[in-house]
Amino acid sequence: MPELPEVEVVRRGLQAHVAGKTITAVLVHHPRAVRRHEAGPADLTAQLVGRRITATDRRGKYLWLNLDDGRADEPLGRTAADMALVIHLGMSGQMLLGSVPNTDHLRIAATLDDGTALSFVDQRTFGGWQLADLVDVDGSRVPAPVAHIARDPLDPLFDRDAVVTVLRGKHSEIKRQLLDQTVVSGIGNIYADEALWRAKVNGARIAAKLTRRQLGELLGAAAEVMREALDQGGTSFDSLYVNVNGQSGYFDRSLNVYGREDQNCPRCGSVIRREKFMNRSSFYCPKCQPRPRR
DNA sequence: CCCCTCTCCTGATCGC
DNA sequence: TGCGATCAGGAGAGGG
Repeated sequence: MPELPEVEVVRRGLQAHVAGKTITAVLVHHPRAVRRHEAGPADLTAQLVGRRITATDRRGKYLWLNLDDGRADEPLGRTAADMALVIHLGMSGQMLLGSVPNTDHLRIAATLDDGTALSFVDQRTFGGWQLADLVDVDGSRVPAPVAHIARDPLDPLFDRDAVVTVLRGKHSEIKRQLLDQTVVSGIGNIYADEALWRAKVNGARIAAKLTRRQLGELLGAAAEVMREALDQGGTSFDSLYVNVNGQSGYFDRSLNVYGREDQNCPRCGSVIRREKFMNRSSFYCPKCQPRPRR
């Protein structure tokens, strides 16, 4: 379940191993993995081959590789990176370096000019690659498909007070808003529950009915839990989420409520509950995070 | 515009 | 042993 910390771990791995290299071959094994590239698999392949990866970037759960035209006589980074390969991992996507032993879920295979193999593996095929133009949005250059995605809490330009103001106007449950990537990005079901627990807020409460202070603390908790997860290499419950070398993170050992139904709250000892919410599970402490009156 | 529900997908697991 | 139901959930389409 890659959320911001897991995607950032992957981005760092790609930055270290593929930046500066040129794409020499791309093979699309499953068309669904490139369905968001409207011009189709052949166009994606034709446009990628020969391009050089100048840098890696990320916003929320979106990851992208900036590309130039691959002209070797121009210094890296000097040519305008006018296009980007946008990568979304969806539920189960993996960006792996090297050959892939089990090819069952290999969706896209790329080769770089130093012989490095770059594989996109995705069991549930919610993720995918697409090539896009870069656009200027609010002082940052992002791929067009990412233009509507809000800044994430680890973005140096993240404006917590501005997001609090947005949330104060939302007559909707706060957890729903934490998961809305156009309000604040990078937060998925796991970190939403963890942030709500840290801030002692029940996810069913109406966002507009929380105080500015509560909302500010909640966003602070989200940033804190994701930064801690990043420091531990991300969260993983199974082998689906891995870094570019196929290894899992350790943050699942540090989760306080997510997945801990019927266990004790680490803070007050109450029994953690699980409820259906938005066709998903929500975990919370009934004492630390009392439900709102209906 | 705002808010919310549904849908896409595959593999693990459970009950019968 | 098999088989259908359920669960996991990011994000966008579409409905009210």
